[in-house]
Amino acid sequence: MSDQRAAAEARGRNRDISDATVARLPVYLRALNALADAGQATVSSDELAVSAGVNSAKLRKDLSHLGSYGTRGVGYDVAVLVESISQALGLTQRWSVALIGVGNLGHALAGYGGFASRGFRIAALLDADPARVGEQLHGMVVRHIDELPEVVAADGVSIGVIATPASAAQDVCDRLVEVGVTSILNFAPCVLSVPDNVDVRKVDLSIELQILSFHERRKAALTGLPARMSPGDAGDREYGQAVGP
Amino acid sequence: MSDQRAAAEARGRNRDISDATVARLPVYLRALNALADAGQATVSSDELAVSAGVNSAKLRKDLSHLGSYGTRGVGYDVAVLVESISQALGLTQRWSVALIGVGNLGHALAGYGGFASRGFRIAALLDADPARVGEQLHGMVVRHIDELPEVVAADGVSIGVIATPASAAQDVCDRLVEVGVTSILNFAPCVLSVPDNVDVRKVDLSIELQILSFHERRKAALTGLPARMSPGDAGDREYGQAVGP
DNA sequence: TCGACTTTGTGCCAACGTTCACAAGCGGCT
DNA sequence: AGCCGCTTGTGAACGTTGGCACAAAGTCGA
Repeated sequence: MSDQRAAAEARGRNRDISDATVARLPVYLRALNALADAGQATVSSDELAVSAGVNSAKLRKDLSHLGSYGTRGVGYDVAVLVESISQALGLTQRWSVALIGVGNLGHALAGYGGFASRGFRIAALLDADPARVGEQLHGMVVRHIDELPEVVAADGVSIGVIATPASAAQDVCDRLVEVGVTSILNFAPCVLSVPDNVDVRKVDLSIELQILSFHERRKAALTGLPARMSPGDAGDREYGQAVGP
Repeated sequence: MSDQRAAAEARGRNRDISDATVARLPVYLRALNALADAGQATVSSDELAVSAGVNSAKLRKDLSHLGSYGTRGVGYDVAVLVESISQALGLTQRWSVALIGVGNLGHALAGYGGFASRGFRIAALLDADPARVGEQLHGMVVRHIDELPEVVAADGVSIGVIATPASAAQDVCDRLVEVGVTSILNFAPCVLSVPDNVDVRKVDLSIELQILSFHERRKAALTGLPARMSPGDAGDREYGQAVGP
């Protein structure tokens, strides 16, 4: 059997892993790496489940989808499991990422160490603002968004990170799709429309806070008197929202 | 009926709104604000659903939980709906937020305009590093984490944002819980353990990329030849992960 | 070798979320 | 006033996810 066939078959197994499971695998992986660093060779589903903050039956079911088997009566081999999850997530190869928008958030993302350590390489920083082009940032030079096709072709970029204002996000997204990028991580507070073959994941800071606000309000209601809310506060402020970050 | 009774009743209605619905309400709200800015007075569930990127039946069911009724044959009044969702999410009051950790990401969050525009006020910036304390940042002075109790008491902080390295996150989290903060937004790549009455939401940038990586890999498998992956790449890199951002 | 103990893998079911499809209700037109 | 077309609100079907509980399968000690 050729390497290529073997690789294709291993990938084929991934097709029946549910989204919910996929979202948890990186959490397991992080916990496993911590265990490996601590020198632990094997781990039970119960122990790992506690580290990852999930139910142990769910954990076992998730892992069973990988085809990576544990040993009954013993548990899972930490190294084998790390390898297995990394394989499933595609972390055994390096991915090149293009980051578009080097404003406030873009700066922070460019310097975020958690990317490189997991096999994601920021191949380019891009921005539409000519004043920003040429700027040096974490050892990289900011290039103009118009150079996107060359950048993507040269570095084999398949993931784009959008950290622009919402007003520019759809245009940037279209350009990314145009040049063949099929995975997009969107930090702009807006809905992106893309073809079916393109995956978009959204990270929206203000939505997270609004969700917390909902629960906070609910808790205040339960304890009787609304905490930290003066009665006149309700209903007398305007609801205007800026469209960009 | 007193104002307080009315408020309590309105809040009481929130208890049977599912998490999935709550997570979508901010998206609807954003779309509605855009419509309001464009001068549109009413909107149909179909139109709003397209703007928000969801199924229209789901949208209607979500809105029905609010008790805010549309008009059959016409649609929803944009202003009424904005008011209704804002009320449900607790956005009619201002929330004070404490941001802990003014590193790379903390800087970006401190300057993020999307918070203030939705009623979230950053009441304080805190850090454990004495070298950072005193630093001026977006018009605020960074204070030491030990001042947390005073800050929370003085400003009525009920939401904490953790933007520290993972190694410090649990300790910071414990301190927040200690002084009565009951909602936490965690950017550190780790699992936090908190009492039942505390809500935690997690934003993990590298997990998002790993999920994209999974799907990217799957797509590459479907198209036959794995794109942008040299055969020798698989399996010959180490899986070490830095624990902090 | 055998039995006791531990832990995995999974069948089953309940809870939850999504989508379809349509009756009920409302405005506008004649 | 009465009819027509449009849109909401929701009952019911469907698919997905989560969790219990237990048989299967392994280790370890005697």
